[in-house]
Amino acid sequence: MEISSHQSHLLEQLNEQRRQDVFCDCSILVEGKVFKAHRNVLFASSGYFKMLLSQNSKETSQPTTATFQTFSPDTFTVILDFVYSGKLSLTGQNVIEVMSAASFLQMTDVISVCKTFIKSSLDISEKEKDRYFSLSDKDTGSNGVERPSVYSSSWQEDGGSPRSHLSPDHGKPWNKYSYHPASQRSPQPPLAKHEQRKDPIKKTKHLRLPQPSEVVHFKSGKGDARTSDSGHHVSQSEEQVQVDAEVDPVSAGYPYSQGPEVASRSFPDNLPRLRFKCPYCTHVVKRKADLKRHLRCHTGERPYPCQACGKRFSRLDHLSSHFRTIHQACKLICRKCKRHVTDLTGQVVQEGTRRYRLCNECLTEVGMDSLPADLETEQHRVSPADGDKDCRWHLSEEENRSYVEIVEDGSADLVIQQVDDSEEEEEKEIKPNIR
DNA sequence: CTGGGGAAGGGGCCC
DNA sequence: CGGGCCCCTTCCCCA
Repeated sequence: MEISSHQSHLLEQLNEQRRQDVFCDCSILVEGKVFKAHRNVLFASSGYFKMLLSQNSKETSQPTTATFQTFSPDTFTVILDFVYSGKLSLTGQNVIEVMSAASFLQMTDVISVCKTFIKSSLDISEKEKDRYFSLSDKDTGSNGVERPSVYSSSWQEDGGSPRSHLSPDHGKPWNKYSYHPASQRSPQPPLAKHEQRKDPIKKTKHLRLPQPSEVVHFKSGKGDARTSDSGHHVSQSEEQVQVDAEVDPVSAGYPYSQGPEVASRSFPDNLPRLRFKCPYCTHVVKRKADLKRHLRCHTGERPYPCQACGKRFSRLDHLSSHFRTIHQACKLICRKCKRHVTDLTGQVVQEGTRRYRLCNECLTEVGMDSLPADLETEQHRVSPADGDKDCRWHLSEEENRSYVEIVEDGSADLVIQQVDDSEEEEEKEIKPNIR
């Protein structure tokens, strides 16, 4: 006969003991903050602690101290709360770092939940895509506050991986930018670079992580022993195994994968600087911001639209570079003969939304011996530096048209498109560039 | 078919 | 932490 409440009751008791510092025989120091815990609980929950405490098991009479500088105290609080309650409080803000910490601590269940969380977010963004296009700007940005999503998830009986069911607020957009008519979106986060390049707009996916207010509690099933022994899953799906392998510190070449050093009865505190690991690949970066930037290559998020041609970029510096190269003709090189040109020896030519320079000789060859002098001044006036985030620097429709008309008058060989495709694209796609 | 050039895009890192 | 620069690789277009 089995009493179903026993395991949860036991866990609650352990958690209570932890809170009251009763029988705690392990101190974990995370960036100066001390967490008390029980060795046996940590041993059962984390492959990292299991390995560490195994090597340290001979001296059980002394309290163990662990020191971490690879994640924040808040992150470890989430981890530890999960260990003692089975509930994982994930938000869009912390999911990456929690996943990174779980990877470090070799807690595959937490990794799985984080992965599901991210994937669910991706699914939500897919479903919200069409709805988003029907929303007015007033609807999308009126209050800026999104109601929390209600997630509930339970472990699959046969798989051990969490399955989330969500009932998000369908009346709200998941994001205010970067939605594309991407009917070909793939459910798999990592995008092949080749695919992105072929048709960036169509291939782009969007990962929308819930906002901080959307605290999501993933709760493992009561009585599920897998939670406490995450390293022995045998029925994970193929995909799950792959993801776990990717984030497994050992198999993925994680910088801390050399195994914990247990000298002086202490956890390693001389950890390398590389702290943030991509949940989708083996890439590790030093800075959170770099990880955030890197993640865009997986999510396909392109928050920076070129206001001149509508092309979208994942990075502002790429947008700036694109704008300078394509629309500002900043390169002082004649496009035809490749010679260096200056304002005296050449002119800026506009072709559609593109601009480039031609030397005077080449200008004569193509029949453009005179060009409007105000092109240069306009070029300097319209600059990303004027406020690219707000997209104030973009060429307005009137400006574009005037340039086109002027250039058309001066050239017979250069076919200048009267209307560039950015007009349609801007209407359909370009949303306020909110970050 | 192939090689070169241009543009895009990713990573490292400085400010 | 964002912005921006530099360097490098990859991809695409075109001769």
